[in-house]
Amino acid sequence: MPLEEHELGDAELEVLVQLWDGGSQTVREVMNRLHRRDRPLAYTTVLTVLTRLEQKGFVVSNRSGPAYVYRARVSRDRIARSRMRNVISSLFDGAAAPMVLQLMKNERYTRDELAEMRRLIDQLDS
Amino acid sequence: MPLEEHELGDAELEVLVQLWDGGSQTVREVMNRLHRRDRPLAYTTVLTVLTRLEQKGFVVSNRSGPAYVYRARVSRDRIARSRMRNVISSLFDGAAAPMVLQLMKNERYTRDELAEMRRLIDQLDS
DNA sequence: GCTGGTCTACGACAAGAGTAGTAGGCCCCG
DNA sequence: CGGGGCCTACTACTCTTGTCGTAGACCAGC
Repeated sequence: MPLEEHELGDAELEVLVQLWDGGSQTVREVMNRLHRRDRPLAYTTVLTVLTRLEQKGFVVSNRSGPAYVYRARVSRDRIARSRMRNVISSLFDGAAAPMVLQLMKNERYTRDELAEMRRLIDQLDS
Repeated sequence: MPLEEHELGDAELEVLVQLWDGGSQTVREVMNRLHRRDRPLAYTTVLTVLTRLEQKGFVVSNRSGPAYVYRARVSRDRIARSRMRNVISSLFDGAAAPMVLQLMKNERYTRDELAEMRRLIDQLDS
């Protein structure tokens, strides 16, 4: 986890996502993934972002062969949770339920997804 | 709605929240509300933030009496939705359901809240 | 009519984040 | 052995955002 209270910028998060999705990678591999996702960034830009992520404690690197390999040090769930909490506290007065409700109303779900939610609710209810 | 694709910073959102919660207000009133919420900001800071919010199209002002009165021009729901979508697309691959599920797992809910969710799900299911 | 308080307009400044160029080291291939 | 690539370290520049200070206009009361 990040030692200090550092924030993640949008570009930083995008890079982090590549590490979650593709596992440990070198700068070049991350860059290639981003290119494939229509996000062309210069090699050095990716390097800079990864360096900053490491300074902030979100990733670690270790030299292996010719280049450093970077690995995420925080889980996607953790970041997701913190982002959601942020929305809850800034826009829903700290109450999670209203956010869930609005989220259910605003977006579309398949029957299966609804069924899964129902199942989870039943489980939480006991 | 914001004409261009402008973003809202944290401080800007906090100010906007005061307008949603307290209705149209002058700079001083917004400042006072923030002070009461343990968020002491200089008068001119609040003024600056409101000015920027107006430039971005999130609020409008009209002179009434000695000072300008500011009014929110976007709804809280709209901003909330956009924030949630942002989390969905950056962290949940664009799928809302997983976010709902994680949100249900991560936070705690009262029986009543769970019941309300169930009701909404039933309604969405038809 | 001067003084004090209030209001807005501007200017400022630091920090953070996005993006990238350059320099210098290392290694492999021809 | 010399050239071309690839890698990292630095430096840099711009924008946005958070936070204020100062200056000048206005008004109300002493």
